[in-house]
Amino acid sequence: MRIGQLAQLVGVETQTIRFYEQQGLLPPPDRQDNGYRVYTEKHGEGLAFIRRCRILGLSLAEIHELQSYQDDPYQPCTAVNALLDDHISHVRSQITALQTLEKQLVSLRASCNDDREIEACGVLAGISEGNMHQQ
Amino acid sequence: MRIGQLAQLVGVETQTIRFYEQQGLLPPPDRQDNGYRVYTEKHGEGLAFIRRCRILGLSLAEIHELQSYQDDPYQPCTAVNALLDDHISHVRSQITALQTLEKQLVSLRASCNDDREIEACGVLAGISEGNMHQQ
DNA sequence: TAAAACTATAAAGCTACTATAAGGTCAATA
DNA sequence: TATTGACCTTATAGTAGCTTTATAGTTTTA
Repeated sequence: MRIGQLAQLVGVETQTIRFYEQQGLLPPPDRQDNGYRVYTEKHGEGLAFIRRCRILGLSLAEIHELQSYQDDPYQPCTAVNALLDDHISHVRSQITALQTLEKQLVSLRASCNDDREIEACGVLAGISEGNMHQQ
Repeated sequence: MRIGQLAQLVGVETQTIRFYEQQGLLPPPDRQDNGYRVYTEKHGEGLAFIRRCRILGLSLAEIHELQSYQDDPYQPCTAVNALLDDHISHVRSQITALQTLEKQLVSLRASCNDDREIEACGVLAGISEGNMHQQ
């Protein structure tokens, strides 16, 4: 399988595949005589794994960590679970931060309407005065 | 006021101030004979405005837009309100995306415990098999 | 006087790609 | 056969919003 086929199979751009190889997330494949990369099903599985991790919001460094665990199949998987727990708490703190932010934005927005001039704009005044009373 | 004092006043690093100047968000201040930047209170207010916008999650481009409105005080402020409305809906969609993600992560985490070996790890299996059933 | 603390510029690094440039390879067509 | 088009190669730059590093000049302090 050449790079374009693999890309289409997994739904990624070819540059992304080369990028993952360069970052050490995908093993360098064999090459044809003309230098073209030749991929196997294994590569397809590896690439799909990476993409699913990315969809779950894991960083490339975290994916690299998971891969290193996979290379050691008889170790306990506590580290994998810990990595996921960390990621979950990270996502949760992002959510609460954004919810706080949303409240601030909505209250700021409520301080103005469209019938004013810039000079009297409640939104701009609110930002300028800095009454954002955050924690 | 020199750059270090301004930085301490607003709670930013000096490089950040130079960066904002370079990006056209802060007007270039006067210079001493030795080349040192000299700031006024106006600069302090401008910098504080930028920081509050950043805390509200606005991009530098959006801040630039707000500044251009401020330079035109007798225009109606509909554009300001529209910018904020856009930003609010952006934040909201981020929140719902993260909430969906959290559910996926929690259910993935529930598929494993710490008493297994990597080989039997429910988390890794879950990612590999790709049963992430997202829309 | 010499070190510490401050300032200056320019350039690279960070994340996870995406885009662009310049070129080599291959199969099919005119 | 020449050439077109689709594919492949590498290398480099761009994205956002800074942060870090390098190198050097200036001011303050001990």
